[in-house]
Amino acid sequence: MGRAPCCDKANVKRGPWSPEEDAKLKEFIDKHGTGGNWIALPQKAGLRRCGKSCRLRWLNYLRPNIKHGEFSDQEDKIICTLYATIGSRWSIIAAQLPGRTDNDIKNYWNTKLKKKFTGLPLLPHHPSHQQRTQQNAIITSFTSHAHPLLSSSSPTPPPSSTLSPPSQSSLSNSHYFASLTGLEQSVSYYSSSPNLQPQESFLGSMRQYEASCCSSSDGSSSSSTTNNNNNQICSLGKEREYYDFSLCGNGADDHPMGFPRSFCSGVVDGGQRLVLGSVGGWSQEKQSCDQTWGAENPSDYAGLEEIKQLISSASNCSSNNNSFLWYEGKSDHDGVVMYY
DNA sequence: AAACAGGGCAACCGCTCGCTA
DNA sequence: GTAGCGAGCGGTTGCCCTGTT
Repeated sequence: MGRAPCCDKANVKRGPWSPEEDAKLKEFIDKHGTGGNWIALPQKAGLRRCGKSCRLRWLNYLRPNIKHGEFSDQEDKIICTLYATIGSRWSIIAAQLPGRTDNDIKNYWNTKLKKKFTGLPLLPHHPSHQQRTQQNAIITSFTSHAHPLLSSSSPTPPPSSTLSPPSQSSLSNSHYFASLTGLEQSVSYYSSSPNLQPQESFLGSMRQYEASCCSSSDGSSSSSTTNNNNNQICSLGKEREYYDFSLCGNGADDHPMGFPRSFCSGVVDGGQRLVLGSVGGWSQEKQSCDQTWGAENPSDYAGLEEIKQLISSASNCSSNNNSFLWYEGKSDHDGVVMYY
C-alpha cells in the first residue's frame, strides 16, 4: 500500500507560478509566517497549490535576501571545495552561501561548474617559477586562517556524530595538513568513508588515471613515495586511514583534465580526517578495501560543523594576515608542497 | 524565416528523516 | 515499538529561451 498523497493532485495547480500566486503566498507568509505547516498553508492562503510546491517556491524564490545571478569566484571555490568534500549535499553547501538556495547551487553545478572542470585542457608538463609562486599564493590564502579546531582557544568542541568526531582533547594530537599539487598535476582523493561518496557524475573519466593506492584500515603510518610513473603519492594516515592523496603526474598517464590548481587541506587525527579541496577540482574514489566503515551509518556525514568552520576560515582568510598555521613538518617535492 | 539542438532553470517526484501519538 | 505524518532533500523532468544551420 502506497503512502497517501500530501495533497489532492487533481485539484492543485501545477507548473510555473503566476505573479498573483507569488503575491498571495508572500503576503500570507509575511503576515502569518509559515505556521510550521506547509500542507495546510495553501488552503489558508487561498492558493490551489500543493504545500510542497509552496514551500519550494518560497524557499527558492520568494524568501527575502535570495541572491540571483552570477556566482562569484569565491562562491565557486566554496561550492567546488564542498562538493569535493561532501558530495552533492546541496543544502549543506547552500548553508555556506548566504542568499543561495540548494536548487540554485545544484543547477549551477550541473550546468556550469561540472563542465568547467571536466572541460579543461591539458596543462604544461612542468610549472614555471611563476606558476609555483601562484600555487604558494593559493595555499597561503586558503589556509592562512588557523583552523578553529586546532586552536587551543577553540571555545566549542566539535559536535557529536555517529562517526565519532575527535574529541576536543584528542584534537591536541591532530595534524593539520595541506597539499598543493603542481600545475601539471591533479589530485585524487580516495575516501574509504561511505559518507564521502564517490561522485559518479563528476570526473568519472578520471578514475583510470587515479593511482592505485589503497588506504589501510589498520593504522598505517604516513608516507610519501614515488611510483613508477614518477607520480608523487602522498599517503597520510594514523590509526585509521581514510584518504590518500595521489598526485597524478605527467606523461602518458596524465590526467586529461589537468587541473590548473588543486589544493587540499584538512585535519587528521587518530580517528578522523576532514578534508577540503579547493579550486582545481577533484575526484573521489570509494575504496573497496576498507571494511572499517562498512557497518556504520552511511547516511551520516562526519564533521559537518568542522567543514563549516573550515569553509568559514577559508572565506575569511582575506581579512586575516595569519600565516600558515602550525605544522610539524614540511616537504617540497617536485612541485608538491606538503604540510603534515 | 523556419527548424532544430542545446543550455539553463524552475518545478516536480519520490525518498528519507525526525517527530509525535 | 511502530505507524502516520510533515518537512526536507537530492535527482530528474520539462519548459522556455537562445544560438545555429
